[in-house]
Amino acid sequence: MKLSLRGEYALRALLVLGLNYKQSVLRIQTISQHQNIPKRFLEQILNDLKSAGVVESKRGVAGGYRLARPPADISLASVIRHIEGALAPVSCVSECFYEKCSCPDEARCAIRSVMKQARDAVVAIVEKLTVADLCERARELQELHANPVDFVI
Amino acid sequence: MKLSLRGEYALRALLVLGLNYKQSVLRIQTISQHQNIPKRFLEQILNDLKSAGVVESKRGVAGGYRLARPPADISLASVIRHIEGALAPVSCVSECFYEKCSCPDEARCAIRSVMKQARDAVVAIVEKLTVADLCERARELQELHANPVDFVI
DNA sequence: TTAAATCTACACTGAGTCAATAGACATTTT
DNA sequence: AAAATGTCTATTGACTCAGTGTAGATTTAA
Repeated sequence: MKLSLRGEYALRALLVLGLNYKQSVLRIQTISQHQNIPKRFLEQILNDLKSAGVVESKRGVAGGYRLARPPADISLASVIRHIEGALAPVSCVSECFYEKCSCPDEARCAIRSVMKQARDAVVAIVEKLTVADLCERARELQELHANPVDFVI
Repeated sequence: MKLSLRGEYALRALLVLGLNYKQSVLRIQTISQHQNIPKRFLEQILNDLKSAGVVESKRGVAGGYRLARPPADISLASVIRHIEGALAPVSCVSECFYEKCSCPDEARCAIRSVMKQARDAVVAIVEKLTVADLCERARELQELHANPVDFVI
């Protein structure tokens, strides 16, 4: 898995929307400023996430975006797959985006077997984590920084 | 981590060279035919691996390539890093190719923390595995296919 | 010493992707 | 009606990828 800026921005935007869940919509500009993302680019990305059913929008003067589903129902894997495509390092080990590769015998390919291992490790992580986990982790990191515990005796 | 064709070809070539270790050099064409890799492209890749000290070459009519070091001393991580660059999904969690990202606070970035987890998982796999392991695995897969065990009673 | 087979080096290209940017338009509230 | 927002489509410039082209350099064998 390799994240492009597009994918990174998508996750950052979802994190902000997750922290704002159950409240009113957030304007693109607000997210853009808060997360340091080019506004017009973020427009495209949020639109894309809308077509995936991850977020929903309200138009007009008091418009903006909010999550379309509870944060705990949005897995990072589903988001990344929608924005970036395959999670696997090579497409011949991808479950959702499989493509045949040019090696002489896929079934006996040692490299494929290694790559499958790598894929499974990554998928295990991002399939389990949701936007809710992301929010929780963000709050923890915030706490940690606000009240830094001194471990030196 | 995402492998381009270049990286995949490099690993496939190293596997063949590993299986041929301690014997004479292998011609590009031999590897190219065996692994179904465009010959001219493979030339570039092997040259690149030579500059990394992974393989060495012999010129002239009976020339070709062989591994420059024992297969067990060549980790997949080092090869992939040389051909592809960072193993991490985003460069702000890369150890060898770190780059600052645009997020407001890297130390408190929840996404970064997730990405670091994914990076560590992948690195643990490819850092441990070597070309020797790849060869062993290839031989196992060969055996398995030659004498398929029937588990149905 | 010549010919053939190989590696070496560098440049080039066509297709595609990435990260935006542009501009026109639709919708909603005040 | 005006202003603030989201929607949609197209375009751009830089870059990467995967491969080709061409011209050599080196070595061995005849």
